[in-house]
Amino acid sequence: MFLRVIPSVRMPIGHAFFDYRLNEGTAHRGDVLLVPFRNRLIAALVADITPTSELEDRAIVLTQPKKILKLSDTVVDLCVEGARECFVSPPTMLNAWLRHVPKRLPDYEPHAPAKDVHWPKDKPRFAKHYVANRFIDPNGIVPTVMAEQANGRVLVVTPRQKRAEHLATKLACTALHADLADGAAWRAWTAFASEPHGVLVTTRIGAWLAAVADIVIVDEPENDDHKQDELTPRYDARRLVELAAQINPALRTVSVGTTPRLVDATDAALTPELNPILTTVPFQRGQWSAIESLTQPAYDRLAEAVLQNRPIRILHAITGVRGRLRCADCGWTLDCARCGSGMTRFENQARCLRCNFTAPLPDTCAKCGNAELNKSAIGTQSLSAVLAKQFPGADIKIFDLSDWMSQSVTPNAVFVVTNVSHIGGFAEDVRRRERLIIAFRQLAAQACVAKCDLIIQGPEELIQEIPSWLKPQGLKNALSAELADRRAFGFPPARILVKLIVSGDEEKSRQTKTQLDALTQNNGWSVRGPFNVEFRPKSREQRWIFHILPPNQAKKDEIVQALTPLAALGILDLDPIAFFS
DNA sequence: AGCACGCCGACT
DNA sequence: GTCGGCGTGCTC
Repeated sequence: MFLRVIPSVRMPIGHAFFDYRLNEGTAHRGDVLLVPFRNRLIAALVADITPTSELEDRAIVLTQPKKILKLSDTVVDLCVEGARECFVSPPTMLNAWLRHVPKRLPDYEPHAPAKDVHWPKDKPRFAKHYVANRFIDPNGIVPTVMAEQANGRVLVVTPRQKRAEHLATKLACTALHADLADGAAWRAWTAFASEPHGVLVTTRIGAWLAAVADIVIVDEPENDDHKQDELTPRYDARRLVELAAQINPALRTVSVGTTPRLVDATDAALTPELNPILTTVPFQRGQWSAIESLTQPAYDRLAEAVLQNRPIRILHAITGVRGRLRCADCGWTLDCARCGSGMTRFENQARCLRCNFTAPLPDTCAKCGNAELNKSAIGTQSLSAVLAKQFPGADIKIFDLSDWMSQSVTPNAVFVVTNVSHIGGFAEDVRRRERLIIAFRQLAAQACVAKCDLIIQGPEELIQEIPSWLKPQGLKNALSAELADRRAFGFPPARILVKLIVSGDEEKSRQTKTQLDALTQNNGWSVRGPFNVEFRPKSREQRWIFHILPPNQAKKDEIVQALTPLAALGILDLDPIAFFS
């Protein structure tokens, strides 16, 4: 008999299964074996067992192949289906999942028993919990895991490494993420797959383990973090979980979030009202204090907090000493020699925050020779120094956006946001508003839990609107308006949009355009682009983005089928989260 | 003869 | 996608 396997190896799309003749020994669908492939032994997932093979003459004979894992049918199906939607070959998908198989395997025999789990009848198969605190609210992750442990294997999928570590500590279980050493990672997930009960917290790299789990809890990040952008296969962790649930009808999923996705704008009615202690301060003439970037009302609250010995936290989205190096006289700015974007001033150097290139600080303006290059917004470093001088000994910390991502809010702090319009990030695309809403709600949710005073500064129009985002109806209005906007401009999630990334020069982009036009003529499909990807390091090849728009009524399946031949042109992304870069 | 390089096709 | 085989052409 023959084993039809998916080898764990990177391979172009179009290849899927390889046949081996099983001479001696047994194997089952879902087993992972070591098989000879080229001149090496590699892991391979048994996808089928057949009496005959079309490639009989080429099939290598296996005698008692070494079995290293016993996984489930669902793993096989998820691998094939996931690969299809990501426009990669199943071997490439499997290789991304298994990563490196350790040379010395653990001495226990990993075994994912086929279980006939019937989920509790009093619980829905797909639950969504909207909560202020995604960890500890009664419907949050920790209580949900505690309640579900008895029902089988519980997989928690969470966006960031730090979060995974933190959650794993709280739950007294293991965290799986990319920084775990190969051996440790292998032990972590095989141990999870081997026991009928247990909890594993994972970042997106372990999302495929939904195929061996009984309950998956998705920590909804409410931004793009479940999706990687640079690597292939570029899969969305949430989509893998969804697929696994389609394939395995015994799988239950629980999503825990604070803000609904745009497509679920009506769910806003189910969100809890967030009631932080909130003071809003619009930017107005004559309102500024002696400290750059702080209004007088905010400054007064800080001074008061210092007297009360309260911790002070400031979210200021501009990194470094100054946001830019800009000449006070002529407006010249120092631009990155490698990628062309403006450079940020740090203590002893200038650094490009886009490509991380550094340069020495210039003494004078390259254009007019003036020595004052400080005509731009103050950065966290100098703001920090100014405040330390003003309030010596006070507990003051300043965060930029990336600091804030990895911090939890200090209890009882007075928390100031210097400009709320910056907290969603600086990406200039259609997602700006959505990201701002999400970021503001996260901050408000954290402030509720930590009993902080929030002081939010910003442009007047925005300042008037933001409190409404904390209430179900206001949030629903904001998300619905955002969705309507996307509909008007033909952007996701209102419309399916597929991204194609092509590397090469302008000539290559023109050729690709011609090919795409030929394929999309008169059949309801359309193409936008090419859009040049700006700010690439000079050492790297140019990239071009195409937007491919299927007809409105097209089904996902038809779309995948129609696009598969295009996979040869570049990297296809079915669910892009960033539309241009 | 020995070796570096690049292209092409197979991988079961 | 990646590796190895093979042809080419240069050097000792």
